Amino acid sequence: MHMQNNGDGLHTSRFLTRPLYLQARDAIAHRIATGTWKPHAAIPNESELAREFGVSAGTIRKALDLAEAERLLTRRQGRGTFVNDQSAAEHAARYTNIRNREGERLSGDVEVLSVLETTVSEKESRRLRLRPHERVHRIRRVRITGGKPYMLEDVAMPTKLFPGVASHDDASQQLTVLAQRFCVLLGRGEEWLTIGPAAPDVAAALHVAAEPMLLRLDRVIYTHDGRPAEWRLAQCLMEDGRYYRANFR
Amino acid sequence: MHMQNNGDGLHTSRFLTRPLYLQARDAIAHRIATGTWKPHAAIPNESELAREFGVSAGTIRKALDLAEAERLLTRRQGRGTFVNDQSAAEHAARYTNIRNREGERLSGDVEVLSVLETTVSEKESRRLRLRPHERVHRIRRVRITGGKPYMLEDVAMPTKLFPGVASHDDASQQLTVLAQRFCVLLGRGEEWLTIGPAAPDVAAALHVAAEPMLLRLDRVIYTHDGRPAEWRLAQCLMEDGRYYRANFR
DNA sequence: TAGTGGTCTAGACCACAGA
DNA sequence: CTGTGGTCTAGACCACTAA
Repeated sequence: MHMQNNGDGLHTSRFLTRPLYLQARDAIAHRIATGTWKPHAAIPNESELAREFGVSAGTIRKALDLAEAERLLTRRQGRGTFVNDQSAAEHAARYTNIRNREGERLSGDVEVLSVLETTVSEKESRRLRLRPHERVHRIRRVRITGGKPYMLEDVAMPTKLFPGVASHDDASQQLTVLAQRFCVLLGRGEEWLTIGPAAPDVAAALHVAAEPMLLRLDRVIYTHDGRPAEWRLAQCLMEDGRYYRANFR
Repeated sequence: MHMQNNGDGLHTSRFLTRPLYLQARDAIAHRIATGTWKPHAAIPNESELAREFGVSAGTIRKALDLAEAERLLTRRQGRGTFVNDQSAAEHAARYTNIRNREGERLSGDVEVLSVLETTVSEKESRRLRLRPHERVHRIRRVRITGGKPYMLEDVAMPTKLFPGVASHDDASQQLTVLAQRFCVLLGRGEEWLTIGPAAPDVAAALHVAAEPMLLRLDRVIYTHDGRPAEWRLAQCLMEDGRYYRANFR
């Protein structure tokens, strides 16, 4: 069985192949991203997938375990394997680290101040690894809790990945929601935190008279396959027992 | 082959057992913690371990992969499996998230201001899940970089886990170094960040005249098996392009 | 060339969920 | 009861490392 390429694109040969379980994981990710398998749906069981992909059940299992670790799937013994809904609260909140004293994420509204589709700034091109002529959606919005603004967000997303985030309604959405709509699977993120005084326009947007110290959050979220999907510079009032919570292992 | 208990403590039976690969991982972790297998040493190969534990090579592989993910081991194809040295820079720095503009961790010295072995305060007992009468080592120290203090740390560690962290020399050590010495394997950590003004004694310890805004880092590190091992309240000057870096997936 | 971990297979039985 | 994922086995061959 040297060199064959079955109907599902898994490349089997003795030499120079990416491991089959990685190829299977990629195929699974592709079906989820493109909506072949929809959120909440049960996917075929292990032996069916093994037969379809022409590999053993053990190999499919390794691919499924990996996909579960990457938050694409949820497996439940005795029930089946299900596609995660990235717009569901538990997954949508995965990049949100501001919490109250009790450890709960803040609930509230979003007010969109401006939406723009334009060529990248110098900083956007560095953070999003884009060429100078490439384009982004640039959004400014305020997050509000308990009737009071607490965080100003300046967001940039490559137009290439999200063609047509035109409306204010889109601009207020969580990234995970847009990503699911535009067939983008999200992966890891990275955030740089520091503190600094609010610039006058920031203080105004947050409805505070003085120019208080803010927590500044500079964050990039990457796609499942490692391309930058969003850069966000957030400036956050930290009064009222608010915390940024980080976990590590 | 119902109910047997081989010489290495792995409990094999048809009913009610923890999975063998978890039992094997625990046995491996125990040997590393207690120094049966020393840092940098190569451990026996898969088939030897499989024979010794009386399980298949696949089961041992799963245990080893898990232990590697938990940073206990490093596996290298063609060479072998090696015990991680938790006092080596790469592992010792894993809980250190303050960086400079270039993303490098800050290098510098530590000055120990006080060391005390005493009964827990109310806050210590909450964070470290200790009873009111239990005891801790309480350390205050300052971190210095480029000749200037930048972070004040108030550390508490259960005496139970670290019996005899007496000297100032011990008190200046990284937690990972002490943990290795006291046969404690470390696991996940959790940190709560906020901002606040420096109290007078804090400003004094950091050698600043005014009372600047600081980043406050409230961190608990747990052992590999989930017991709190250290509570640290740090207060950090964030000037000179310093950042707290968080990663998430 | 010998020995290691990495991938893959084909099969068994178990634990769990739901009809 | 049936079907699912979870665990475990015994074996094969591959890729890499070092002597």
